[in-house]
Order: sequence, then structure tokens, then C-alpha cells
Amino acid sequence: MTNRSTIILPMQQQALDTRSRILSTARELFHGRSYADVGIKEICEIAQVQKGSFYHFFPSKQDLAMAVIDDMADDWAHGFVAEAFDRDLPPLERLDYLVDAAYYWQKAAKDLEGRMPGCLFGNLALEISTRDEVIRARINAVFEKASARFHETLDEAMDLGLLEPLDSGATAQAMLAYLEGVILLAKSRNDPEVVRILGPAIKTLRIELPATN
Amino acid sequence: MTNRSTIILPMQQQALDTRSRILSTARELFHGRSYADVGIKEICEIAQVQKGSFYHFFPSKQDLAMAVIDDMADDWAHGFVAEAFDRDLPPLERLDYLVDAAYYWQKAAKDLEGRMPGCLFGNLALEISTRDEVIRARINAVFEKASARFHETLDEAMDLGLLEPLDSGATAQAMLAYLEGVILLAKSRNDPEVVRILGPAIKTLRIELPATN
DNA sequence: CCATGAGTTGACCGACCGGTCGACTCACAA
DNA sequence: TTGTGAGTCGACCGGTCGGTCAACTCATGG
Repeated sequence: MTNRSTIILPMQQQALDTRSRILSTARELFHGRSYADVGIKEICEIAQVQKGSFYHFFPSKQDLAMAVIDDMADDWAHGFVAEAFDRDLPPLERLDYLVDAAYYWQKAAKDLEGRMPGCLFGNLALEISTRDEVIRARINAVFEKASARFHETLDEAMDLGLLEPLDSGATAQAMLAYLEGVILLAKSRNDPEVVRILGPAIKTLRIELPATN
Repeated sequence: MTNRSTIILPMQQQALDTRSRILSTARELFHGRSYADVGIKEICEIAQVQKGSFYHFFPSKQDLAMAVIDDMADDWAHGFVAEAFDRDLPPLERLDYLVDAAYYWQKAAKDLEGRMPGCLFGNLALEISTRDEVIRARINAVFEKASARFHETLDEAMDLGLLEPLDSGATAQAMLAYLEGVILLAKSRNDPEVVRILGPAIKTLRIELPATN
């Protein structure tokens, strides 16, 4: 366990208030490394906040994690996920857009830091969900929401006759799982290209409607 | 971060030698919780080994992690993965067998401990691969091997005419990614049924051969 | 003019971390 | 009988962990 990040203080952060500085620093560190590996002291140093101030805003590290999850989920929902699931795009193209966005994001991160951070939610889910029920539930809720966006998209594609009838709810979950899996594999290879190559196959996933007899 | 496991010493371990006791205890704890969360002290207590003895066999926690990965990969290769990829089984049935095995394993673990441990390799990959290049490479090698089994299976299915021609190498990776993703999602829901429901769709994944013109 | 309270500061806490080490046991070979 | 070395033992190390706290600043409103 060597070389910590050498980033000291992103300029942009100078303007933010204390709470936001803590939040965005924690998010960056948790995403780039892991929850357990990042200590409050380090977060405070990078965010240029004193320990006492930290605990003024967040009662515990667990609460910080929850806030980070909410913050990231929010950015997601209003950021590239919103763009990808743009209702003006043909439904099936949204999937390609999403994969593209994931690829470019991971690639940018790797070019910048040398390693693929993967998906914050996936990372936290595997690291923490066996140990902290509250955090697990929170992450799960984020996945449920993401899955719902897939679900809408598939239903719309079916309505437009672009897709043979299938179990859109289950298939939506399968697609989310696949996306997470692809990012996991890419991270373990430390190679974003995996996302670009495997990603598009997300459109081939199908779970049939339960037989109605 | 509360309630540790209450398992104290599985009977079977009484018979094992010191090194094996450390190894199997560490494996269980790393799998059930996480790498960072499990300390050497705790491993020693459960394995009934003194700290000094531990460091007689493993130079560091990192070395222990490597040994655990190798040990688990070995058990895998000779255990249910070997069964699933049994050459006597029709190729495409092997995939169902694999999904079934994953489901029952996760379900058994959850019934026993109350939570889904997920895949040890996936867990470690997301937790450690951004921080420890050596461990990352080791895990990646395990994934490469697993991917190769899928690859063989797909080639065999194509040879038998059970499958339209496709890019079997890429599709094999996609299937592995999907399996990991499904387990990730199931873990974040703490519900093994996710594996049973989403798993079989692994057979629908397809990556076409690159156009040859 | 002062009271209030949100926000800041940094010293401090006990617990725990991974890891070290010198003393010890004991089976076995010379 | 004695030397050797693999394995055992547990006290100990410096450092870090998440978290506490009393003292402080300072803008605001009465």
C-alpha cells in the first residue's frame, strides 16, 4: 500500500464553503481509493479543514459516506445520466450514449491519475455492504433508480416497436448489472478500453417475459 | 461498522497446520467482510495462532492477500468451476450450471451468515486494485483464466453449430463481466435471488465478429 | 452594547493498526 | 550429548485511526 495521491488542493475548491470542500474531497478520495483506506485526517488536510470543523458538519465517517453517496447520485442524475437518458434521443441510442459516457469518464480519470477508479457505487457496494446495512441500503436505492431509467428506456423502445417484447424490468436490471460488471473487469485490468469493447453488447441482453399460461 | 462475525473456530480447522489455518481463516474473513476491515490480530485469534507465528509464514498482509487469492483460485479451478465447465456437458448448459452454482453458493452463504459475500475476486478487485498494483495483477490473472474457460466453451458451441458465429473472445469476457455484475447487484440488494433471475440471461450476450472487409 | 450561536481551532484520547524481536520449545541429526 | 533450525510465543513499537472537547472568533439581531 504505497503512493498516495499527490493532489493537494484543486483550485476550484478555494471558493467552496467548508462543508462542500469536505464533501467533494471525500468523494474524490473515496472514489479513487476506497472507503476504509481514506482517513478523516487526510480528507481534512486536502480540504484544508480542521478536524473539529469536520465533526461540526458530519457526526461520523459513516454520515460522510452517506452524504457522499447522495451528492454523487445527485450529480449523476443531473449530469451525464440525464444526458444519456435524454428523451429526445431514440431509446436504444441512449444505451450507446451511456456506454460512451462511461468510457470517456473512466479514460479521462485514468489519463489523469494513472488508474481506473471504476464506479463509486459499485466500489462502495462491494466494500461496505456486508458491514454497514444503512450504507448498503442507500447504495441499493441508487441502483434502483438507475435501473428505473433503463426500464423506462426499454418500455419506450418496445412501444416504438424497436424491440421485441421482453421482460423490461428484469432486462433493465440485467443491463445495469452488465454495465457494473464491465466497469469492474476494466478496473481489474486497469484498462478503460474494456468498457469501449464490451460495453455495446449491453443491447444484446434479453430476459423473456414470463410465460403466460 | 458494527457486529463482527461470531464464528470462533470451525471444528475442521483444529486438524490443519498453522499456515493452513491462517490461510483459510483469512480467506473466510476477507470474503465475508473486506481486506482493509480484517486485521491480522483478528485472523490470528480465530485461527488460534500467535502474531509471531503469523509473520513466520507470511512476510506481510499483502503476501497473505496474494496467498489467499492463489488458494481461492485453486479451489475454484478444481471445484465448482471445473464441474461447471465439464467437457461432458453440452457447452451452453455449462453456463446454466455455472449460474446455478453461483446462486446456490451465495444463497448458502447468506442463509448461514445473513449477508451475501459476493465474489472474493470481484470484491478485492474493486477494493484494492487502485492501490496495490501487484495484487491487482494477480486478480486480473484469475479473471483471464476464467475468461479463457468461457472462451473454450463458446468455441465448442460454435463448432457444434449451437451458436451463430460471434467474437468468442470478446463475448467470453462480456459473460464474465455480466456474472460479476449480477453478483455485485445481488450483493448490494443482499438478495441471492437476483443471481437466479438475472443470471440465465448470460446466454443472450453477443459480440459480433469484427467486419472482415 | 451585549448575548447568541454557527463555525473554527488544534490539542488530546483510547483503541487499534501492521509489524518487530528476543526468548523459548522441541524434534532431529551429528 | 549437544548443536541446529523450524516453529511458537507474546510483549512491545511507532504510527494512525475515528472521535472529543474546551476555548476561541465573529457576524448577526435585540
